[in-house]
Amino acid sequence: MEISSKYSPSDVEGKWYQYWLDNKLFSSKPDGREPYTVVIPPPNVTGVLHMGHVLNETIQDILVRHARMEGKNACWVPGTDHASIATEAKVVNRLAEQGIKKADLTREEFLKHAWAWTEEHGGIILKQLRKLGCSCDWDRTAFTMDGPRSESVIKVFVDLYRKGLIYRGVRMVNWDPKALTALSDEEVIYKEEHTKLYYMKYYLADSAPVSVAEDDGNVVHHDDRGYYAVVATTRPETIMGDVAMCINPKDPKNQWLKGRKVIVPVVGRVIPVIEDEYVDIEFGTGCLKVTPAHDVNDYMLGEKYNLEAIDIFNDDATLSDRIATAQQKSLAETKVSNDYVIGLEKYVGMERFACRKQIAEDMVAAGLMEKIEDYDNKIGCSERTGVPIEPKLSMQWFLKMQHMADIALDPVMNDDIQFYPAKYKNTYRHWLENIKDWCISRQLWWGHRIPAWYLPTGGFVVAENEEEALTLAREKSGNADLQLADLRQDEDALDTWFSSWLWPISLFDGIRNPGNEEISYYYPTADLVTGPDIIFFWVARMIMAGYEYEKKMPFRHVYFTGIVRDKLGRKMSKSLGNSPDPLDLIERFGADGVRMGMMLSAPAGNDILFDESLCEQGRNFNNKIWNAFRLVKGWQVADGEQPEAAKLAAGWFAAKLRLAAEELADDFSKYRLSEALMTVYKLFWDEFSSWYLEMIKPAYVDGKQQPIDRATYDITLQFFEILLKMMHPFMPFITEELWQALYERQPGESIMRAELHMEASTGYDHLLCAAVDELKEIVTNVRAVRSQKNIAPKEKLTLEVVDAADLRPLPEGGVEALKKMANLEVVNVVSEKSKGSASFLVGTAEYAVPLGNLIDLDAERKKLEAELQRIEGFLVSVQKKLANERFVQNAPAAVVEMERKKQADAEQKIAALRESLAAL
RNA sequence: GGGCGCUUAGCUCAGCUGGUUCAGAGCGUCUGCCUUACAAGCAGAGGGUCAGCGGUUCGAAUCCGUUAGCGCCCACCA
Repeated sequence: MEISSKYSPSDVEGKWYQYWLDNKLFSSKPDGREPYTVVIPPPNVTGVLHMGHVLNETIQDILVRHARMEGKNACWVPGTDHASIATEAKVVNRLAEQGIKKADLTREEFLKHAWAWTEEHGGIILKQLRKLGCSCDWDRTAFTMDGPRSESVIKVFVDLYRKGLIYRGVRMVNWDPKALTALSDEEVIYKEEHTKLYYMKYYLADSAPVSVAEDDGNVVHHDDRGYYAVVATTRPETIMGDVAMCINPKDPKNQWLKGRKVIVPVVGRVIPVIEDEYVDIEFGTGCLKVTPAHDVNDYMLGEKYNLEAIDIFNDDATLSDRIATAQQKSLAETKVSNDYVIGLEKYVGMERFACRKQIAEDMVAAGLMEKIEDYDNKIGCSERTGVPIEPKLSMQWFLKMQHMADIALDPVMNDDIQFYPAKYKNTYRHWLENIKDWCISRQLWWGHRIPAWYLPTGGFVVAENEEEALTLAREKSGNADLQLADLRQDEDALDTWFSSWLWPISLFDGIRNPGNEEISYYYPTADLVTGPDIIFFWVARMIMAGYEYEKKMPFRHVYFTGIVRDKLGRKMSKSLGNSPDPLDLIERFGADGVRMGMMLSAPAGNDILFDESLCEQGRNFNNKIWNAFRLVKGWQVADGEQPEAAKLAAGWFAAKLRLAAEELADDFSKYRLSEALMTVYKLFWDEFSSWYLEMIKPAYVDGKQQPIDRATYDITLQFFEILLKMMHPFMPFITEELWQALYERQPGESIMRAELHMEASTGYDHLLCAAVDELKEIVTNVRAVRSQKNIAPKEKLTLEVVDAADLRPLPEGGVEALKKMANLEVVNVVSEKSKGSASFLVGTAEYAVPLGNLIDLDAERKKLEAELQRIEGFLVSVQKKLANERFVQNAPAAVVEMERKKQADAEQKIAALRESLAAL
């Protein structure tokens, strides 16, 4: 049957994936073998596969398949994340398209929509992972909001609360005015922006004299309305919440303001000037406006000096009507001239940035603005919605982090848990050493609802379920008649990461059933593969939870991948449209080709510049493997003597295989997967296809291909099988396809379960290896002669081996191999090479190809002279080194010996070259 | 503002504990080939002042210092 010369991935990939599923080859159960566990970083349940996933999941699959072939009980657990804020936003958007407002729905109604959406879009990404070839144990598929996981989350919340590690309180938090929820510090990203710095006039509130001596350093501002201080701010709208002005007591510029009162412009509120060394004397004018409700530092000052906090915003960051009320109240208390005041009613309901613009204009018009400058500022924005966050005082739940940091730092620093690359240890340590409490409550519905119930009489109880809550509430209130209906459960949900941090434990039910068989067997997991962008969100917190609940690390190694960028170095993103669709790539290049393309340039921790041409290279490699297989399986086999050349080739390739296997093991142990792939790539393409197969390939006689001898055929199939096994983790589909076709296989057998131990029979012979490498070099030289002289490959040549005293005889079969590979008529050993031949050196031995009248004497001479000059130069440098007494004395004996050998070799080569030149 | 990392061929990167002809690999480029496994291929070739400067050393791509450029992380200068 004719087999196509082109490999067609789409014909085989689906077939083998189904075969693997049908035969339960991905599934794992605890047994006596060493476990190898990987938990997938759960993608968003409603997400779709992008290039970042392709990178990440390919790496995991390579590691898992490799471990499985090492005979370990490999278990890769898949699952998805409910992605609280992201999913809720998507559902809200979809409802909006249908004209439904979230505010008009009850919690239950909304959740019904959210679950519908989850069922509709959920799991798509898991289906896509199958196309990639991922060998996950699908029976274990989990979801962060499924039953067991949810129960685990609640259990942990209650436990931590009872340990006193979770508390509830009013704090300044990061408020996302678009998502209408609090965020953790980690969810705030800072963006550089060009903004303005506004210098505003705060007039003295009284007419008491300002006494300032000349040259005492005071900087006093004065105009026809009176004396004033200047305050610089990037957020003029927040003056509506000003309750004090603060100066540094050591600031010579502002001594005159001590103990005075000033008028907040526009607002008309009279506020005190307080003193605190927090204020930077160098910044702006050294006068700081204090707005405790809208700035973290001002909040701290407010607490310290017992200042009122006036919240000027609604939750969506429009201006609240409180600003007007506060203004009326303060104006009633203190009579302030209308010169300084504008009614704040006009700003009520305005969006914050519109208000900023408006109020700045109004101040300029009213002469209350000293000046406006351009200013570059960093603005904290919501990681999810992108809008600038608003520091906001609110009641939230927090997890105390100091204890968590204490248990999580050492294991990483002393390498119980190893990071690849190790540089992230620093990042990790820095974060833990400066850790702050984790705000875990979100004003969202999609997520795990906080298990706290409020009593009608005030106070609350924390419980695993309603029954327990009721019991506790009755105890707490002393009211035995209390009913569930009297209790009100907290409306908030938990941060998504509060469930993901349990992932390696909750997947094996270690929270609900501590010490069960699964958790005891599979935990700690082996490797975690993830991006460095979630080192704090997820990696660090899993380590905390791991030590808190299992007293052990959750994983032994963390492999941090880079970011996938396009070839111009831009991050792949939807908005740029520079991200290819992985499924489309798989369609065009095959999953194996895409996996390989991804891995070809993916060193751990470095960003990878992805280019489709890499997938093309992967596809081409698949095709190469395919064709090598076609060649080998196309041979007729006959009993007969094994040619010496084939015997030589087999001995040599066995040695190469052994070397490559060692290299591969080393690469894997260091997580250098790109290097490992390159190792097998070169092994298969260069050594096996270009050299080994060419050396053993039976010749054509009279247009008829000769059969191959049994011994060579058998060993070649063995080599092929080992090669397939080495390549399988990277390219699972084609290797399975060919492995199945290589020999008769039993139903249910798979390369997946074939162990990658090097057969004991493959010997390892250094001398043989070196001898063949030398043969290869001779062949290359002859081919170069051909190429330079434009001699057709079909034309047979003669090779002369110029006899020399130390010339080592060619190995058994060497001559035969040379003749075949270089297409030689004959190999002669001569004492002097023929006139008119092209010569070259391999090692210190000289070879010549007689060319008759084809030889270009001038060119030949030039070539030899150039070579001679190079070696002479080299000799000089070696001699210089050896003449240096300090070198000979200080360098290790072996190094000196090496130099002596170099010298001797060079001298010998020079002699040979001189002879050749003379002969011309 | 603090910390970390990077700079090696046209591109993407290896190069470990300083020492082998150590200056490498893959891709791309150039030249010649449809040679009965493969043109998604075969054979051959060219290509680098290891970012600059200084130091340590018998010896530096490798260690130290410094300058420049780039990148990342952290931070409450309004």
